[in-house]
Amino acid sequence: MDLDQQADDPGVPVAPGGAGGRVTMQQVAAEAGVSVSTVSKVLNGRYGVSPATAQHVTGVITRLGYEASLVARSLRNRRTNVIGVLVADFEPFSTEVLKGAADAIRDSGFELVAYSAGGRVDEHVGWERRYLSRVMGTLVDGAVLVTPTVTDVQYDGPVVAVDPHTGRSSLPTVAGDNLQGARLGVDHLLGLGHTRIGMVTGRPDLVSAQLRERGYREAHAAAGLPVDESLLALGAFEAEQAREAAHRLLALPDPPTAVFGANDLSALAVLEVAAERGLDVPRDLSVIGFDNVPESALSDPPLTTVEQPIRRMGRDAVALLLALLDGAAVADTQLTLPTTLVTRRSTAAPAGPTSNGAVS
Amino acid sequence: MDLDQQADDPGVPVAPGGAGGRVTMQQVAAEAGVSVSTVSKVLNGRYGVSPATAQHVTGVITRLGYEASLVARSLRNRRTNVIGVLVADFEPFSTEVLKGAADAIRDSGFELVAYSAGGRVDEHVGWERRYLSRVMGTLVDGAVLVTPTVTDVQYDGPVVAVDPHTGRSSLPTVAGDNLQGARLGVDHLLGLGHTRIGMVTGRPDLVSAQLRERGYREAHAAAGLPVDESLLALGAFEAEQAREAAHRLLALPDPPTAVFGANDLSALAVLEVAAERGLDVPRDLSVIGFDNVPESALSDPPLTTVEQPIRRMGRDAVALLLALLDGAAVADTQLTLPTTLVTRRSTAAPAGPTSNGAVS
DNA sequence: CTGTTAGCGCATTCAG
DNA sequence: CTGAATGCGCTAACAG
Repeated sequence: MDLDQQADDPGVPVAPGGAGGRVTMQQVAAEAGVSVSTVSKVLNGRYGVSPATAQHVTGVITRLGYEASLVARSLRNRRTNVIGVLVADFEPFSTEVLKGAADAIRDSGFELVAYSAGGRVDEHVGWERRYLSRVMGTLVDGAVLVTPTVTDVQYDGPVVAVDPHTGRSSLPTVAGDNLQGARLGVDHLLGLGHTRIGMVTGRPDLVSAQLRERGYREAHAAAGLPVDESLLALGAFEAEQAREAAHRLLALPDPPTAVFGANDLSALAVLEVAAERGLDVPRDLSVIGFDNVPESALSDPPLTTVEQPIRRMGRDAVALLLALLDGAAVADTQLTLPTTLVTRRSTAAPAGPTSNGAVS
Repeated sequence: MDLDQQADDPGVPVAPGGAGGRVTMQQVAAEAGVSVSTVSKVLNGRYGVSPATAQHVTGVITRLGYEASLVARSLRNRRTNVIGVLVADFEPFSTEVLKGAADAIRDSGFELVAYSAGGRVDEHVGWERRYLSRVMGTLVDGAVLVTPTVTDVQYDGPVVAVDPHTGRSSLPTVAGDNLQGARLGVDHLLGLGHTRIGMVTGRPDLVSAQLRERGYREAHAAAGLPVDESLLALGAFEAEQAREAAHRLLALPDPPTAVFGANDLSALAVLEVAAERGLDVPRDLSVIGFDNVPESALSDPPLTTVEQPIRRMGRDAVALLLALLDGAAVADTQLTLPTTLVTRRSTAAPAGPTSNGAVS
């Protein structure tokens, strides 16, 4: 029930009958019999307050459980001591970054705010710029952008991008080595003896996806193997599209014996589709992903994947941001973190003679 | 959907002279040659603006890439359309809740802000109340408290607690069934034939921990087995203490053949310690946890554990909160979600001659 | 239709 | 040492 539908009386504080609720500095001041500015001074430890009143006010503050509104304070101050992590949605990747950010923020004196408009991103491309405008300058001192798709945003404040999907970012950036990672993954498959390796590709407009596909091609070239273009299917980093792509690949007259998913989401979709089609992984089909999101270990079988040090990426991004806030000249840093292969149970050597009829 | 790289993209702002930074409404007004209130009206679609100026102002807004400051708007308005998730730290549990919250918030028109002071919580008990004061009323319309340790916080605003660690909360609450879950876990061990089952207990002041211990005891009682008090060691939901507890347990003259960790963190610690002591899990020792955080599948061997539907807890909490905001009379809802056993590879029948060949 | 005025809660001058 | 005034960016009354 919303009781305070009445107009706020500027002079009279909200009736304290209801216990709790948002206590304002006004109320503290009134209760303590001093002015708001005095309360403010006490709160911020400014000089110019007698020990007696200071102690009295402190007492009232704790008694009322008063805490300054982050918002009001942010609006007034230039510095807020809050760092923002801006994400399109809270999913496995971004939350992993968040954990890393939390690692880096600990004992830094900063607080962390993660902000998301609730996944309604596809509607508005350029969420990153809008989010930045909303929170930068007020609320947060600096921000980490997680997987932004538009990085030509020239923002003058301290902003760091993590795993930006587009290239030529003018922002300081922390990313995994996509090219090297894809090579690692496909080389693993090649090394196992696979020669017909399919790929569920990512969003064609994203540089990260392009690099992973390039790694796939380079690995083939290095092995002296031609790339069969019919073995590439668009998954677009998207569950449903990845599933369709997997179906297309596995329905081929001469289907691949292994599939490289452009990310774990895609690879997990391949795993599902393989199960639906009665294929045993890894006996009939090897599957490998990219990211090593925690969820990838939960699949059946657990997914072999290329790990990006996501958590560390978050940690490094915040560290970079803190340096930036500290005035360090690291504005054009482009960190590329190495990727590694995590071998679990979704990959194995191809069964039987190379192109022998598979069970369908 | 994101193929709109068409010709003139009104979404791309042109940075004004001073490089794009925080653009204020003042600047938009000046640039458009109108007053701030007119800009405000246009922005909020209020009536009373001629189509001509409205369009002009809209043009300037998009050209400058202006977006209203969340903070300033929050301060002015009673309603912000933002929901807060307040956490002590971003760790596996809270981030899982966050994913669930994001699920529930999608297409609700609300935005999500997750707030953490950076894990420096142990210093100040009662972070939940302080966080609430900081953000409620301004910045967020309602809040979800994740694993609060103090719930006697009588807050008059819409607040929902997830997995509160203390009992009798006056807040609407969503939690897993700790007692039933513990029974499930220990019964599993009992069923396997274990008779000396150790427990690394949680923080004694937390009801969730107390319930899990009670479940342990009840399971023993139901099986007609006495509880050996020397087999209980305090882990306090804390990595280092859990490790020490594990060492103590495993160094016993007659060590347990299985250990129940009060949460996954504790169980994972037991796994580590067992490895250090040269014990093979599950041959020499069975280990079971509680929570089923994603990380529990990554251990070696993957951890058998009692799952709480964490993500769903986040989803339900936000749904509850939205109902509350909508004026629904659900203020005293106490949701208890069922727990389930997730059998992975850290548990097996005891090796010894004790109760060989026990079939259940 | 438009601009002016008055705060939201707080921190900081600057008078008293 | 203290309190009244000012304004952060914005919205909602009310004048013009």
